[in-house]
Amino acid sequence: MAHKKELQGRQVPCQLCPLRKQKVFRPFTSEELAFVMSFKSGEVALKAGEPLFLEGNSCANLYTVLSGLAFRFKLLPDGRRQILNYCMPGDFLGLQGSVMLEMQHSVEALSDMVLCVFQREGLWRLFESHAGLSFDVTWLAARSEQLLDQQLLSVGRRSAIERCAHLLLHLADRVSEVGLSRKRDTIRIPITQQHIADTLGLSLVHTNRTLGRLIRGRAIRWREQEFEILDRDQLAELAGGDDAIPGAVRPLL
Amino acid sequence: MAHKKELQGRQVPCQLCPLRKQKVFRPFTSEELAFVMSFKSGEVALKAGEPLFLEGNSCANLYTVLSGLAFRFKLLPDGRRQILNYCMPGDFLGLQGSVMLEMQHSVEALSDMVLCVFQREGLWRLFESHAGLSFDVTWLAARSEQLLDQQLLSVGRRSAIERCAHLLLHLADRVSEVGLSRKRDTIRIPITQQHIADTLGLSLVHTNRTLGRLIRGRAIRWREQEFEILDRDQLAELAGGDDAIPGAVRPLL
DNA sequence: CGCGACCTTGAGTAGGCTCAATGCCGGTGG
DNA sequence: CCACCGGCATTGAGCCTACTCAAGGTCGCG
Repeated sequence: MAHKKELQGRQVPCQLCPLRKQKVFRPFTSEELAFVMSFKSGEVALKAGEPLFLEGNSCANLYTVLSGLAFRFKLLPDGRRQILNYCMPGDFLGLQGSVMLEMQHSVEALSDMVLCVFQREGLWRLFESHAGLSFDVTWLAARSEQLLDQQLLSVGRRSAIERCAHLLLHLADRVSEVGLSRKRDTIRIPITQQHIADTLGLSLVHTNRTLGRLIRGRAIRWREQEFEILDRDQLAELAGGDDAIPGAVRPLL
Repeated sequence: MAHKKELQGRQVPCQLCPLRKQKVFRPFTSEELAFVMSFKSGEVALKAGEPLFLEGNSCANLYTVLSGLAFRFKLLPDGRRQILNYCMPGDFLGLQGSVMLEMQHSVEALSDMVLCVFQREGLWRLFESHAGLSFDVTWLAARSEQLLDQQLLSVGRRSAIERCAHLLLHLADRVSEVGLSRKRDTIRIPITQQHIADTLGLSLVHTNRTLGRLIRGRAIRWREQEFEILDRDQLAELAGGDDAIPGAVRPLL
């Protein structure tokens, strides 16, 4: 792939992976770490805007996000786009492709990013030899299903302003979970209003006006491609409760 | 639970499970069957309209649908409802509850139904002793994520008539996969227009009018709580292509 | 016979869409 | 150094899809 820069070999030994220091990730035994090491086949670097994989392709790899952001989306034949979710450091990608015949969605980098690469065959070895890690993989799948459930509820049943409030809270929570913002509510992610619109099933113009309402209501601040949450309570009120899932200690492959 | 009728012991030995005869389900080895037998702790019968579990509760059980239909949904505090998906024979339910702290969604029977019950602890035994079955569980989770992706695309980016067309096709395909309809396109499921509306993020009235358009266009027929697909091509055209996922041979726990 | 569940239809409204134009900023090439 | 261009945010105007409120019809059941 011309656009993907393959970095040679293992760059970061898993034991030293900076992500593992974060308290959201459950500690691994050294035996588990050794296996993950052997499972990992290298790293990839991606520039903002580049695709990691595309709908319809088969994808032999699995990935863990080391740094940077991406989003997962689907397109309709005429080009309408629905963003399904955002991928943050620690997220495990490509399970669908390794388990099914072909990818049913695409993933594109939102910022420059680095990912760990695993071979599909390794996944089978993982299941054969490490019950705990297998369980972790399933756990991650179940969790991402929960997030999709929430998103579907939002898009199906919330009004525009409720959707915006809910999404912004959700993003702020996820970002701060993995330590990407020093203050919990100052979010610095390279997201455009078009992304928000495509996430929420709204038009760009209407998204802009709706964010405008939140800005004028002093609930958030928006300055080119990043935002800040000023009034968390107001947003939670609008969103109809804060549905962040607690007990968020999770595995990191 | 007053409303749930617990049937004693194992009613149907897994080897004789009528579902296994269907060609959509991958054949199990007798060793696997024996394990599933030992994993299964009994059956439950549910009457139409009864809940299987509710959001916020913890749920120690896993279920496989033996017969009947159900749907999975979430509610907003003010009562707005979003249906997330439909559960059909062979579907595996409750993974989220077994793997996370508590249920983030509810499930309600659409018709009378019978389900196999498994204990949450058994799942751990399964992962420890049967790599193949563990992989199957993950496979099922990945597949239901794909279905959610499709649904989210629909609700977020399709117009009312496109959503209806897509959903009806999808339901018809799933139902005929598990042999619930003799002709592929005559669907007999006890679904109301309110369910359709809540699945698609539309109001009841608008759903009714939209279905009316499809009926007048001779694409479908609707007679109280069941429907028939008359013109599959027209629906596929409206839906923007048939996105049924091929290679649908799947495991059955 | 009355009631409840579901489907249908009408009328008026509004939330969200499209089209279109403008402003801002950063990068790039002449 | 400046002109131009592309990406993003913003705003106005008009329209239409989908919503709400409301009423009526059918059917099955106690």
